[in-house]
Amino acid sequence: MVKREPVELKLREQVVLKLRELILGGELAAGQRVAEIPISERLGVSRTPVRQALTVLAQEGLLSAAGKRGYVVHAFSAKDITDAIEVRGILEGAAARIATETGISEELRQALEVCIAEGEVIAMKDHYGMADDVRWVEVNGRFHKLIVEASANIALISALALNDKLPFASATAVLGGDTPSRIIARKHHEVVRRAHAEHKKIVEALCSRQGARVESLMQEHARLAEANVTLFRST
Amino acid sequence: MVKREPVELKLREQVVLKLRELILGGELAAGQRVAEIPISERLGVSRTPVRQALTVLAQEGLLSAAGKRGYVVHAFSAKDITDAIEVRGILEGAAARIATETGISEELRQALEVCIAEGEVIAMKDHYGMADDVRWVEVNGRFHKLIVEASANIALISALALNDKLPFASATAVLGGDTPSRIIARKHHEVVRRAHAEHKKIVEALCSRQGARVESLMQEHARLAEANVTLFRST
DNA sequence: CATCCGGCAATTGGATCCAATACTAAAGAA
DNA sequence: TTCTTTAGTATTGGATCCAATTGCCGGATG
Repeated sequence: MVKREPVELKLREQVVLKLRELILGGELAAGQRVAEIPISERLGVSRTPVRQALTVLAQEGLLSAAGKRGYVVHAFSAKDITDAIEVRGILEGAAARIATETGISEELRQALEVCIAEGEVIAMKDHYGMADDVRWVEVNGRFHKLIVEASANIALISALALNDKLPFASATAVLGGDTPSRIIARKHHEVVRRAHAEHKKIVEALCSRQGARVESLMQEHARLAEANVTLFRST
Repeated sequence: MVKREPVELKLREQVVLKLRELILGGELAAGQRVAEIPISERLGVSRTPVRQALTVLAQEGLLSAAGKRGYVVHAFSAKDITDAIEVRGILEGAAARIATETGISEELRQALEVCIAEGEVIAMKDHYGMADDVRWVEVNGRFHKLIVEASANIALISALALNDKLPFASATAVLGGDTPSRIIARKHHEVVRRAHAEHKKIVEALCSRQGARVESLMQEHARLAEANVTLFRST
């Protein structure tokens, strides 16, 4: 083990992060047994932080208890994924509605406009590449985060945080960006354009205090993630 | 430490349960520092399961990180509580709507009718006592659980499970039942009667596949919990 | 040949140990 | 008197250790 210089993150949190990565990246396949010792050896830490990480991931639902002994990587069905997406729509829709009801601050409005402007640039590109993809994920994530936090409802925010830990349900869920062929990129750009168009409508509804409208727009917007999933699955 | 005979629950889970009890029961006051050693001594276990329990409770939101060092009992504001109740309404409303859309099975309908019948008995009592309270809490919990699980949406179910860990947000949240004076009991009976009346409408809407109606009924129904909270607070 | 029993190995869970870090309090200087 | 520095202490977090349970494999027996 390396000498411990002032570490920012607790070791167990690093392990949680790393394991999430491994699971979502498919390196730990669904259904596969997850034992403490192999993981601890693989990551070069002792079993203690691994054990703690496993309980955290189990709470998040990424792992499930395998009988009395240890965990397995949770196998998510297609229904699980669409369910999670639906829930995200419900929660983000509610967040947007609540935000309109309490009122949109001027700072928030401006921050949203910035997202729109930056999204516009990406959406209108002639050539859509990797870098644009990364940029879009960032802008999109910021946009959603702004709205969710504008609800100022902690229970809502944490419910969404939990939901986002499930695979593919997150607004920022990326396609496995390993080998994005030209065709995939084009399709993806198309999804981005649609998402951006919806973002514009959402901001418009938000700022004109159309609570019911923004709620249903947001719910519908979540369903775009399903397009992402099928796009990914079909490769 | 007691000799370990075949224990059902892992020690860390027992600690989680016990700590939740202590926190919700107010024995660990909001804002109070929670250190590992005092807890482990109090419960007669080593620090290891306590540490794990603390991370679990922190994830649930009952504890919050105190700077770099340890945790404190999270202080919930009145707004936090109404927020959590609102979120519960949103989620349970969605669950009920989804359940109507997918269709109510005959078994489910019957199980709901049983809840209604048992609730009717309690609601119509001339004299409402402790035992009725306990009974109502059980019936009410069963009713809500049936509906939520009828949605068959895991993401929704787990979002609600998280929400229910927050104080007072749960459908089964009881008033601190220590010394329920006669007046409190009467007021409480009134709340129960209203809740029961709403249950009946909810079942009616569910069974006649009125999705939108059942959703808004359920949302409104959640707000009854606020009455409970104010009732409790005013004592 | 199938089944049941016993022992062995793998693995988990808790306790203890140790190092490192953050808080505290006391003492000294401005 | 107050601010700063420093030494001591409390407490956390990770590693290691140990006990106990489980699952498995092989052999014995009906």
